[in-house]
Amino acid sequence: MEKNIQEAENYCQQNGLNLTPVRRKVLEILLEKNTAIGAYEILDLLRESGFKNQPPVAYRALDFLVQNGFAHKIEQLNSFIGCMHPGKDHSPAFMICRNCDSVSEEEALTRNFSVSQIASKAGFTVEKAVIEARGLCQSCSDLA
Amino acid sequence: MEKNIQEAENYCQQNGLNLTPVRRKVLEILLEKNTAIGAYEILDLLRESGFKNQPPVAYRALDFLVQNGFAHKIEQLNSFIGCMHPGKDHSPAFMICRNCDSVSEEEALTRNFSVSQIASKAGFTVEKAVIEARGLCQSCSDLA
DNA sequence: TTCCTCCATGATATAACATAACATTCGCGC
DNA sequence: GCGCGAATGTTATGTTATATCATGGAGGAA
Repeated sequence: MEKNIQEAENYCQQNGLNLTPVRRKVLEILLEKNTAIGAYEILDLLRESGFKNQPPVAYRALDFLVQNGFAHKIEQLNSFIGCMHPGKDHSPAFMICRNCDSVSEEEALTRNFSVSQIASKAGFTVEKAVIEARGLCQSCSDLA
Repeated sequence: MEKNIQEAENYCQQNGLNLTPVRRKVLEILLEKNTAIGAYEILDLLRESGFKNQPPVAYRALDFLVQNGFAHKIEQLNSFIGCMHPGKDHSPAFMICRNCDSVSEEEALTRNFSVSQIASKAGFTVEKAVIEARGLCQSCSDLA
């Protein structure tokens, strides 16, 4: 975990990114809990550590972390989780347990995988899958 | 579209479900727009048609529709879209265009598919994919 | 140095999304 | 008629997220 922070710091140095105190603290928070947590819970923890606690503080830090691959947003929970392999180009698939709220990040290879395959590899029983891609549709691509 | 409403009505009859006026109206709204719309926009449209317009009105109808496969929630947009093949057991994948906001529902077969395959079939260029499964993790299954 | 610019943060306010909780109505079987 | 359950009405509030403008601080150019 301390190791992850170190890696993040190195990665930022090498890429001209600024891992400021708030951003670093939010990353620590995310990695300590290893489950998904909401922005306002993060805000509380920030306050406990002496940071300012207005919503934008948390959201800005989270934006930075998500943007740069240090965290992911779990859309179904409106919450955030630290990334297990930052920097690397990857397409994550999350397994969210409805019973214990644990969230595990699996790698969804780009080609020929299925959610159920990923899940069964992780011993996870899927009840509902959300698959949403963002990008450009045919006609908007044509216009470009 | 009128056809879809008919089908919904039949399906409800056969399955002991109650497609009440509000629920029906919300389904109509969803099918007319064929893009994702938010609960509060639906609420406005309901008011225009003489329905009550407190939030619970829309959310309850949406719950019913989602629950019974007549609509889906698009998590990334906090909005809702009518389902193109209600009743049938299916696992949808949504392609959301960042330019024109169109949302298309594709079928994600349960086995051996990939988001990029589905996307390219639909002429869609994926920039970011969200894959989230809800269910039971290994240890919670073991306890059961 | 002085000034400018860029980036990050501080601070206030409000928007957007969603649900809790309790009251009321209505159809249906007894 | 009475009780019950399902749906709706109503009020209030909780939760998540962003817009906007002000402030501060590091680094470069004149």
